[in-house]
Amino acid sequence: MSAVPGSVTDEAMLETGSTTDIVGYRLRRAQLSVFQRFLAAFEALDLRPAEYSALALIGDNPGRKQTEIAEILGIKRANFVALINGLEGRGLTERRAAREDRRANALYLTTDGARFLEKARAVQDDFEADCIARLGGPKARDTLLDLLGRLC
Amino acid sequence: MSAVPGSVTDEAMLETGSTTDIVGYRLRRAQLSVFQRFLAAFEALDLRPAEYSALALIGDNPGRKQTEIAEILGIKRANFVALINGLEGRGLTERRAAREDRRANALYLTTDGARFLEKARAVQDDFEADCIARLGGPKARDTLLDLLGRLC
DNA sequence: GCATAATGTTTATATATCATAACTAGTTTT
DNA sequence: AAAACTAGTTATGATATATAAACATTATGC
Repeated sequence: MSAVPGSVTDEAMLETGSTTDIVGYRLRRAQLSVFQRFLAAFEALDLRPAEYSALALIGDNPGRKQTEIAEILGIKRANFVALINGLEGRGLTERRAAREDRRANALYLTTDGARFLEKARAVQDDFEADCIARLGGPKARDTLLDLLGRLC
Repeated sequence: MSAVPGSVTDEAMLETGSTTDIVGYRLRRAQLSVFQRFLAAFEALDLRPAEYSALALIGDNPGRKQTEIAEILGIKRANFVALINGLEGRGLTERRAAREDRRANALYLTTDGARFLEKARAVQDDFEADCIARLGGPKARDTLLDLLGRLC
């Protein structure tokens, strides 16, 4: 496993184990790698990860307040404004005044937004299938989700 | 598992599964959570994750070129300059002209840097132990590292 | 040997992400 | 009704990441 001192290939290999075999480092590298592939997969739809998750969450929970959606996604409500402005500007979501609280915006998908989300979900399903294949099967994926959940 | 339609608690719970039970999302949340705890653990040492990994890698591989260290860490050379400037400014690392290539900077820890790295490694060991405890044991940690490695 | 290409480092710049504070408007508490 | 609180917004700063161009040095093709 370890490099033989003075071996011919010494020059080429670095001792990386103690630096890279730790949870934080590997988590960061894996997340960057997966997000990069996500971006590529969603390039045609021009959708970022956070935008996809916002759309999907609104689709499953129409009429929820901005702050509720933002909080679930771990996005500060201040930063969520620009995200929703973007989706609304593309005609995918709309803000309606909440009946019970005139300060609040209830979020809904537009008809276009619902259609768009269907396409996005199809892309995401393909993407997830690719992740599962890399991991070695659906069971490995479940294990990963479980372990990741414990870290939060 | 699923919310009972019309149940009294409906108002409080959102349908999140299809959005959050996917690899990319959980990976992002876990990474943010772990990095936040890392930052807290290293606050006393005033060290960021990327700085720690750079220090540790230089410690294990003294004399390597900037570009080599940066590439292993997945940091663009251009962005690595400021990081090393910071460490050098604190007297932890130094650039020496590489013998075989006068363009290159060979990176070394200073005496202070080596001492500092020892302290940082101790903090990191504690931090990793905390991660392992959250995950449920060393075996779970190994599984996680393996699965994360497959995603890159 | 010399022109050209490639490499190592640096600077400058643009964009995305994330956090905080302060403001407006509406709601709740007392 | 005054005070405290909440939902959304705006503004702003810090950090991260990517790219392009500049400069010095080294390697390569002829």
